Amino acid sequence: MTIGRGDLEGILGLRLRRAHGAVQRHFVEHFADLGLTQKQVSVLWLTGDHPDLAQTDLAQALDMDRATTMALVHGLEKRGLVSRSPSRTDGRRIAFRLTDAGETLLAQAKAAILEQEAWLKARFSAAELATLEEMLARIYR
Amino acid sequence: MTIGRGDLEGILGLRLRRAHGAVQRHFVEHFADLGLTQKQVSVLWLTGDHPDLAQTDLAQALDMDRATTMALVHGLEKRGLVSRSPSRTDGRRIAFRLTDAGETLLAQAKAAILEQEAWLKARFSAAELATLEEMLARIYR
DNA sequence: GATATTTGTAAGTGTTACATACAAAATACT
DNA sequence: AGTATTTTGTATGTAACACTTACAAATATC
Repeated sequence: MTIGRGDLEGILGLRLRRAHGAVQRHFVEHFADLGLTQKQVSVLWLTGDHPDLAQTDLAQALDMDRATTMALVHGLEKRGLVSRSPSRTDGRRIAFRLTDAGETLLAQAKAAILEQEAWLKARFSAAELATLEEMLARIYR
Repeated sequence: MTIGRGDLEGILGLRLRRAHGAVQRHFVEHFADLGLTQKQVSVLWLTGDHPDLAQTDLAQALDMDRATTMALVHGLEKRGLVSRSPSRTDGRRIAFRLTDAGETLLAQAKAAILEQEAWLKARFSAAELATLEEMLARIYR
């Protein structure tokens, strides 16, 4: 039995969720051997670009809760990809840095992300892509 | 410390995830009293539109796993929103229907969804909306 | 009638996400 | 200087969602 989706077709939120799900699924299927999720890659990526980042910075940059952020970072630390050391200027902060292993894995992860981006963006012309990106930003900004 | 997102800005997958997250958050914040998630509403909606739907149909229509689907349906059944009864023509299938309570709640849920859609779509002109919807469909279809 | 497929069930795992409460450090204020 | 507030990190608990795997029952296929 094949069913249509009726009014549900017009629900933009659902389309967004399905598109997001499709991308998520593609990543899991194709890059499982990395042992990283998209979120984890984002954290590594930002940490690599901005050494001495702390909890709150990451949370803000990725639109996440502080608690959620820590769960991610702890996982990465436990795997030896990220190291943490207290800031000298602010005793409350604990700055994150990539370990050598983290750097190495990040390089692979970036390659994986770029591959996925190629897969994803192949559907669109350059002009369409610019439009889409701008429209998506309107939603979360 | 405010940080930029560097190369991460160009990652379409991330934009998609953040847009999805923003919509998700808005729903949770504004319609918590409903006691339903967006996914649950989707299930109710489809069940209302297509009585005698079964597990596999739902899973396919919403791009979900069979197991995931059942977790959702079981939750709704436990709350008395959905009833299930074995199909007469195929002893394996168990068809879903909305209960009266389910119908009532679905009506409210639809209203909530439409409110959210208005909030979401206010960012776009009609032409932009059509473009965006079509582009999103390209991703998951 | 034997075999394969479809459907539903059950149990377990993992990721993401949030709320909440607490302690320590820094900052603001008086 | 001393108190109050804010910021930061930590710990715990809850929840939604998604997947895997294994199993049983009904149906379909040969």
